Amino acid sequence: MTERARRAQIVAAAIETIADVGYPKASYRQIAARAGLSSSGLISYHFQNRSELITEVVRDVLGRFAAFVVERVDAHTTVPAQLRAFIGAQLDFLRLHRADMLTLLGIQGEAEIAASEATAYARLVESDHAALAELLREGIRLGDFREFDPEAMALFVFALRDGVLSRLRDAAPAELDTVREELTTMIDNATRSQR
Amino acid sequence: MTERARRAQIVAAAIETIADVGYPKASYRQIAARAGLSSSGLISYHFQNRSELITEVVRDVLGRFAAFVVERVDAHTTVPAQLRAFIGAQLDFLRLHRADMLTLLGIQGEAEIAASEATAYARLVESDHAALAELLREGIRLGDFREFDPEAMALFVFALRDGVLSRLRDAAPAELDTVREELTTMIDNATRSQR
Amino acid sequence: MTERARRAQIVAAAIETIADVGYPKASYRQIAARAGLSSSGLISYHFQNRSELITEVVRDVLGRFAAFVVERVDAHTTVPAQLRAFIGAQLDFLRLHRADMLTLLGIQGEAEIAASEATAYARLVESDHAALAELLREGIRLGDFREFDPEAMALFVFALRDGVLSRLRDAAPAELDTVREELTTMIDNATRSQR
Amino acid sequence: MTERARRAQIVAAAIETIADVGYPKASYRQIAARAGLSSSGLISYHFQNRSELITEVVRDVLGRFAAFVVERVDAHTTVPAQLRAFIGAQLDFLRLHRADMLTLLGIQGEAEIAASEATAYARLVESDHAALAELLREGIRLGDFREFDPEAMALFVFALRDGVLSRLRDAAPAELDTVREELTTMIDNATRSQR
DNA sequence: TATGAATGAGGGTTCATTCAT
DNA sequence: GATGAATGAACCCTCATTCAT
Repeated sequence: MTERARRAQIVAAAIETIADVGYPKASYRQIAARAGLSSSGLISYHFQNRSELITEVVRDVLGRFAAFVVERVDAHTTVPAQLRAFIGAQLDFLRLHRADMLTLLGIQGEAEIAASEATAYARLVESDHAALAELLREGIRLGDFREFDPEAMALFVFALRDGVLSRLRDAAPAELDTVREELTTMIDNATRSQR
Repeated sequence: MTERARRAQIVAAAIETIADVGYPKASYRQIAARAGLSSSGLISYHFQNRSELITEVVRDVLGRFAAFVVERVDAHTTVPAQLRAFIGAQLDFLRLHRADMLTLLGIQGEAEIAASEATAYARLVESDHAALAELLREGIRLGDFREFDPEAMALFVFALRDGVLSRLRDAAPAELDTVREELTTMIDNATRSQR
Repeated sequence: MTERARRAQIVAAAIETIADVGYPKASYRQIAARAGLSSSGLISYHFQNRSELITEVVRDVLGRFAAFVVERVDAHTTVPAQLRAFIGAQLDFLRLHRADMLTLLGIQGEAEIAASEATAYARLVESDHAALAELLREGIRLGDFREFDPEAMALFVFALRDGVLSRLRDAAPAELDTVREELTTMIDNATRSQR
Repeated sequence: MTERARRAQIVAAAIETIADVGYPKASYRQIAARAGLSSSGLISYHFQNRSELITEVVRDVLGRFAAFVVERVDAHTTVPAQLRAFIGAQLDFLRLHRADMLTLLGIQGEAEIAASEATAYARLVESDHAALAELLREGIRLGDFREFDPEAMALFVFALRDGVLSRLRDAAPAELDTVREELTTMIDNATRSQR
């Protein structure tokens, strides 16, 4: 088995495990069992330490997440529509990739990640943030949005996403639909220019 | 040293520890060291088990938090002003009681806590949510707010709070001020009636 | 409260505790709670260490046990009748003083006791043994019993008692009656002279 | 070192330890030290928990014990001879496998073991009892034994065995021989038909 | 005498990681 | 690359005992 395939297999098993039993209980033993590995030592063989594995997990999940969102956003041309698509995509991702989402929420804010500012997580978060701020700035420039601080608003949008997802962890699809609608309207009101 | 004083001391040390190294790494040993105790066994002597200690920590922090917010909110009479005070108080609390806030964020959503549905934390979160939803409902009735789903909006406000605080964990006071301003405006726009 | 009374109270609580939860789980804390003491430290104050407490427990229980048996035996005059009374008394004691008996069985053979040959337990056991052997020797001399080794037979009688009691720990009164009958006959047969 | 060999080594060390210091004091640390292991964690690595280790210890000892007794009994054809062989085998086993025997006596009746009704120990004790009762019943039917309650007599035989072994824990070989002789005669007298 | 907080050793167990094969 | 036994630190917790009050 190739190194790359093995790593991918372990990362996938780690995601399943964290989603299932939570971050603190996702031990190497559990991950190895779920991956069908003969020994947890194999994980140590392929990853320098736990931190590297978790970083890889985050990179993997965030990659899928970002791709999903970008595809949705790029399907629209006006800035407000793109923002709406951005919001909606977050909630749809939760519905379609629940394990990914639970893993992300489970890891979020854990010391191992937050400690090192240079982690994939921090970098990805920041580039996401920058991209959204840029989009908002564009909307303001075009007169679609009112004059707000794009950095702060980007922060709010992500905060809303995280907070909502965190609280809707176990929500039924129907509830997700209601929230999706209300959230879109809410951000619309918060951002649109006051003619 | 009296039982009550010792418990308070341990709770305080636990808060510092969780704020500093995160919930999963806040072991008895670390807490005992920070409190200057001779042995981690002393913690077990004063608390039946880890769960009781954490519950106490949450009760303590949340008590201060709630008192702080309630005082700010009660200083106003109109609903929109109260909502604005509510939002502002969250960010001010972070500035003034950073360790408390970090501890709350660090514990939030941990399985051990969430498992017990009767924990102080879950109950307070629920009652907070209900109280805010009621406030919003009142604002809608009085015509101060537009017609939105108060449950969903309450969710958004808390989500914003959690998300913003989580991302501003290490923010400088100046940044907090900007965000405070922008956030207030943003929620104003999102809620006010469009006459 | 007088020293003597306090010790007696603690010993009584220890007996109850051991009978209830077993020797290994009978901690000072449990015993103190059952005695209504404010602190387990009080036990340490009145007894030099655990070993002394347990020794006292054994002495106390064995004292009652011996008195009970002696009274029954002394009510008879012929040796075979005395032996029968001796046997019967053991089983009756189990029925009437279950906690005492369970405590004795629970402690029996624990290292703390067996280690020191000079304990009350060992001495009491030995004097009991000597007394029974003497009785048997008398029976042989009088021609009531066949010619057996009185030391060995005394050993068997005690062994039977211990083993039977140990296995009848949870037996119903009815079963105790049957066993009592059979056991008396059995020892009759084993000891009586073959005319 | 292979898993199986390591487990066997640990079981052997546990037997030695229990025989030496008694069941309650036979900690992982002690066992590990006696086995020459680098850490008590290794025991946890090979056994799921203490219960599994003790179960294995009992299975191991009881296996040797049963094999030894059965071989002796099967060498005879008449029922009284088999009964005699059964009794004698117990005492010989003590002489030849002192640690095994002490371990068995030390564990016997411990709550942790008795709690699980499905333990090897409980099952073997039960089946042993049934087997002996059956043998006695056969002896009565053939007229070798007098008319007694076979269940009760089986109880007595086992009680005698346990009690005698318990009291002869530290006996010299010579004493064992005397007791062996006397015990055989005693049970002969207690069981044989009075023609 | 009595209290109850404190001590510190030790309990079984889990863990990420190492390493000989 | 893969295996799986081994390591040793750390986990929470219980215990008998001590000691200032």
